[in-house]
Amino acid sequence: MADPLPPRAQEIVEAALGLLETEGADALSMRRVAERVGIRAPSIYEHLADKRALEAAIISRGFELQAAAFEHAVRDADDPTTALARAYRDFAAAHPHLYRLMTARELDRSLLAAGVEERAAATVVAAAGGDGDLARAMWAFAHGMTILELDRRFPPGADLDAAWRRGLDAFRRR
Amino acid sequence: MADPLPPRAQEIVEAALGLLETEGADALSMRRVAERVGIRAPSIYEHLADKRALEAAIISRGFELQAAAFEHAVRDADDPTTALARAYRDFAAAHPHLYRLMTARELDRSLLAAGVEERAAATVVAAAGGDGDLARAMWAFAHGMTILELDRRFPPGADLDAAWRRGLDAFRRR
DNA sequence: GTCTATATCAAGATAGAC
DNA sequence: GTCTATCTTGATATAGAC
Repeated sequence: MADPLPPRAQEIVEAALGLLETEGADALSMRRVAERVGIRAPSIYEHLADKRALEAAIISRGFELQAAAFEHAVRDADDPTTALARAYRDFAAAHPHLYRLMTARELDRSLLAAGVEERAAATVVAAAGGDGDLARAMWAFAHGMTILELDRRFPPGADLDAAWRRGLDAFRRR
Repeated sequence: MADPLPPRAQEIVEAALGLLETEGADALSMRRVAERVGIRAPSIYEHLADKRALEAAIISRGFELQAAAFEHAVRDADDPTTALARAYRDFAAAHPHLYRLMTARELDRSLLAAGVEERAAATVVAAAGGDGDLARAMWAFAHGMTILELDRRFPPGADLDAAWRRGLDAFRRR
């Protein structure tokens, strides 16, 4: 796991996250990130090893944001599964480019900040009653719905609220 | 929808598919494809408009292969849902790079060969008893399990057979 | 900590000859 | 139908000065 970042590196990561969220992953070049910070691209390498380290830092920040959203959603919820599914969908809708960066590729966990992925996953496992197999099945359903919607893979007229309900009903009724 | 391709264009697409399957999407450059065909990169443009057209032709071919696998799987199956899930998983395991190219990005359907996507989808809808909402929920689950496994996003020790069973049980028991 | 200058590389695509 | 030659672009990353 990567160590916590010094303040200046954090500033760069925040700028990169802002750029990602507004313009998408294609815009996430070292030049564009530097431009946002107000420095030149080579200066970034004084604070972060390379682009993979920068991306990993953004992803780590994403897991923190996601974990906070999940934890807030299940707090005082009558039905944790429904609340969590709503929070999952809302997070992806609010941060589509970040969600894609976090999930739609292989992940080198050794570059992530310690514990961030586990913290986000813990809420899902808890909602599944501690059953890891069920938690992974539910995650797969939620991720599938989410990423297929983001990529506009469903037919134009499809009722995605209905599809979400169908899936959640199925998982609840076991 | 794109028209059917002339024979020479088909040869190029086959070569590109072979390259994709053996070396992955990063290797899929116009130069490398041309090398496989035994020509130079600029000559490809005599047969295919640009790289997007080439990729769309590969994806169209992928849908044909997938549809054939799905149709074969449900033929004479006692339980179409289980048979289809098995075929879905097997197709992705046998063609991981192709599966990723087909599913893990936005898709410009106007570049696809006519009807190929619909044909692959039809088997899934049939297995869901004609219920489109249910079919999309099941597809999302299957895609989520598949792409998360391909991207090695599940924890190392996770029992993915068990997770698949959990999800399929949930969808059957409605 | 930041700069300029540059190395290195590889990609998609076009012009024009044969 | 294919070729050579080239354009254009943009990326990550390093060297060395200030």
